[in-house]
Amino acid sequence: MRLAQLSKNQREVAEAVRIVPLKKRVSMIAGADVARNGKYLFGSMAVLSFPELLLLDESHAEQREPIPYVPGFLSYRELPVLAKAFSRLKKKPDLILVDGQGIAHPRRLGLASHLGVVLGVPTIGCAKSHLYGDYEMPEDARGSYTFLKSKNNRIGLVLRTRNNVKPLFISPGHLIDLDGCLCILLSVTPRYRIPEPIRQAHRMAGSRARSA
DNA sequence: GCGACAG
DNA sequence: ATCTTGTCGC
Repeated sequence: MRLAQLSKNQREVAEAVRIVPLKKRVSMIAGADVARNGKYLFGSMAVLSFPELLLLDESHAEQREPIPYVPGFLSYRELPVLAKAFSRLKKKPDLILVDGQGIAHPRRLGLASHLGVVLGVPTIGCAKSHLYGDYEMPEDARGSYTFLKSKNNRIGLVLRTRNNVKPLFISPGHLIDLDGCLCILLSVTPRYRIPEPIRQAHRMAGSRARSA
């Protein structure tokens, strides 16, 4: 599979991405993450109540890695195992927090956006580092943020979730907008740098990958 | 040609 | 992503 072909596919799928205000009231938020062990990928989803953040459900899946990691094409590697994990959830979340970018992507189709379109569920991309877009570093205090921009458009946020700790790169995935992301993020990040739903999914995927 | 480059 | 103990700071 050539990257030029995948790029074309990304541009097509990206046309289905909808950046609009959240519709439903949110009562369940899932975190999604993938861990690796050799040639296998382990995907986990943790569903937490909102705003209480208590674990309500979890699901897991594993599969051989489709393609190696290539910056800009992460979804073709991690989306399959996450979609499989999602199908195994008993409780379907109102929103999914994904470890990666949303529309803050060269072709507006980061993992969170791609997963959102495929599942038809609202998603937010929560990346630990920068991939795409221009920005200024936000102040050091938790809650401080600046905008991620592309051609004079605001495509995401660079948000400090803890004092004096590297900021997160947040961008809408699908069926949500910037205000929605901002409204949700700090509430799901009460103690650590990483949003609680993603932290839990990260630990689940990691432990399963290690014991395989 | 050079630098940047989610996980 | 992953390899990994102690250590600095609130």
